[in-house]
Amino acid sequence: MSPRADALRNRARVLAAADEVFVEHGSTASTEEVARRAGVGVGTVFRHFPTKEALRDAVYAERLRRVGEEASRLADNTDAGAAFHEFFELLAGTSGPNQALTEALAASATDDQDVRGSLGVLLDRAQRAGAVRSDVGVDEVIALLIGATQATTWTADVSLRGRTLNIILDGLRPH
Amino acid sequence: MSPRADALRNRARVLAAADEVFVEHGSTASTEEVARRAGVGVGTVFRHFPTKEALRDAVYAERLRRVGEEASRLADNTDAGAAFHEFFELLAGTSGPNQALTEALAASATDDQDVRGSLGVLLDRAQRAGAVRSDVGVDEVIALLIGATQATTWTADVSLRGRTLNIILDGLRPH
Amino acid sequence: MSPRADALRNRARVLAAADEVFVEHGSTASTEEVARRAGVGVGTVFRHFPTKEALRDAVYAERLRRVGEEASRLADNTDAGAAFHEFFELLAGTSGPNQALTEALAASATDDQDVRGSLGVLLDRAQRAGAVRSDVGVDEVIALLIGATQATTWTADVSLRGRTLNIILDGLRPH
Amino acid sequence: MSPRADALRNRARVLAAADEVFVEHGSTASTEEVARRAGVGVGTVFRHFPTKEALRDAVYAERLRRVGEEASRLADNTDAGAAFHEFFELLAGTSGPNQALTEALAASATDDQDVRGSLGVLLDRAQRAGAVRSDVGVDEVIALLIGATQATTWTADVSLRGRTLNIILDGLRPH
DNA sequence: AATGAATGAGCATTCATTCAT
DNA sequence: GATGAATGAATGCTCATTCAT
Repeated sequence: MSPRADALRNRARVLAAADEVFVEHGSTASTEEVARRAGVGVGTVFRHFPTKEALRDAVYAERLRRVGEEASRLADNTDAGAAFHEFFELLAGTSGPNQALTEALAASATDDQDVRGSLGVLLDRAQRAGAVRSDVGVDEVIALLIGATQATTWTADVSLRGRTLNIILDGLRPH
Repeated sequence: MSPRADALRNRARVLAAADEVFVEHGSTASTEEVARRAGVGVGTVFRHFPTKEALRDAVYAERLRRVGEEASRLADNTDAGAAFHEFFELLAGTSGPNQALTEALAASATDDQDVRGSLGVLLDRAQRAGAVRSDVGVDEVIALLIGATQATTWTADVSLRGRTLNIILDGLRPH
Repeated sequence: MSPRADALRNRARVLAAADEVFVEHGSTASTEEVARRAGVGVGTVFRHFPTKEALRDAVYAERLRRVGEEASRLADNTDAGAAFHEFFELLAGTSGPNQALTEALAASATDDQDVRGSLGVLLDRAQRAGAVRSDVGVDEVIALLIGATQATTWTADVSLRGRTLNIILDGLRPH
Repeated sequence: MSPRADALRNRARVLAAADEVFVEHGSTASTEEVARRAGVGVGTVFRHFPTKEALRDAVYAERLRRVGEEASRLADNTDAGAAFHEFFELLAGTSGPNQALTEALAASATDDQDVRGSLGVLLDRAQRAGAVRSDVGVDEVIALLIGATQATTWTADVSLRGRTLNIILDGLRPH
């Protein structure tokens, strides 16, 4: 394995560790903690991400990549409406790690054309299938994903989370 | 002016300054900054609020009080549906300071019976007037207010904010 | 009661409170705490004792006065040797409040002629009675009182305290 | 020099600086002051000793180590009685730095088996040689060392210190 | 490239002291 | 005189960032 490969592997380990740590303690967690989790020294973290902000951005970018991946994966589903709903539930649903994906949307989605593209396809197909009202665009969907995530994060009551999410999904249905 | 009055005035100034500073920099803003904004020494801030957490709680409690006030004020409106919608727009709407009110809901609404009461009245009247579906309770409304606030905070585009909010309100209408 | 009398009463209350608080928490205890215990405002404490140091000094002076009082009281005892030993046990013995008296000796005894006088009488009589070696003076006794107090403060084991004290008293006996 | 060696050297410098500063200003001296004296940043002090208490403990432990060292060194002396007396004079004697050793005894001697061991040997040999009465144990000796140190610390008069110390040593002699 | 020790600005909090009432 | 609110310097501790090895 070339040294370059080692460095890449380290970068990935740091990124993964940061993602975990940020999910658990928020992005105010110390860089030391991230380094410890990654099994590297702080210096290594800073070599790959020269700033705490750069690390945070990279984590968000990676999460965004996964959001796009999920969207693409679901786009193959035959039932376009179900795919759209599943996507919503996946991101805004009950489990912490997935909710973290939405944080990435809030932080930088507007600029990321890949994600906008994947989401656009999912939305477009759902609209053509008559499962989603036709007067909404990708931006509204992103805003609602963010909102739904926060709304469901607020409470520990899982059934309340489900009911809240359904209200938002109802709002997205054609009248 | 008795010392008591002076002290109360100072307490209020600190609280107001903290509210402002927290809106601008989040509640991690330094106590020094709050003191500076209030035009007092740090010691004074700590005399009135012995802990950073106590200050944060007090700011939220005050915001919550204002939320309750708004709800009560709107409860007098003859058009119960309009009152409910106006409340939603007020808290989740476009202006920063009002959005801060929702933060208070997210932080502590569950425990505050006054706010739950005022909100309950507003919701109940809107439901009786047929403006809001009958299968939602105060908790769903709070969750949605939080969600709507975050959804609209995300973007600077005011018209997008309006459209997003309307989708949520549509979800709350009787089918 | 004249205002002067009120002020004197307050001074005494503050002094008593400071003594108690210093015994319990050491003289690093806050002035606020002393004021609270005395049932007065901080301002009153500072009016009577313009400095923390002044308060500490006053507490020590008062303790010294009590040391002198004890010495005088014991000087009446017919058995001069017993009186001397009792004095030693009183100051260096097991109970906290009495040990605090010795702190005052450590802080300022050299200068206080009253205490030196009372102690001198006690010592002199014990020496004449053949209970204490004749080659020691007041200074040695003070130094040993301080030492004995610290030696016995160190341990919680009461019987050990007693044995340690006896060794010192043995050292003071004529050979 | 490996980083490890540098770090160790720094740890030692901090420890030495803390010892000095604590001798001069007591262990309430600020960590800043210790850092300044050591010629390092505060962060470095806290890296090596994560808490003020940890630093104090480390200083005491180091002093205790030196106490044990002295005891061991003196144990080789042929005249066991002289060795014991020399030890007493060393710890409770006239020079400040040595008196600081006793502070360590007061703070933690009970738990440190090494020191108790070395002291025990010294004491035992002195007792077998008939220089120290047989009814005292290590605890009494420690208590008396503490007492003697305080007794001699109290005064600046060196000859008085010597006389006071001798009285205590007389008390330790077989009757 | 990786390491982790060093740095020092920054933060929450305490407390002696002052002063308006 | 008495009160206690206000002040701000000082303290212990954290953490992003740098750099010698």
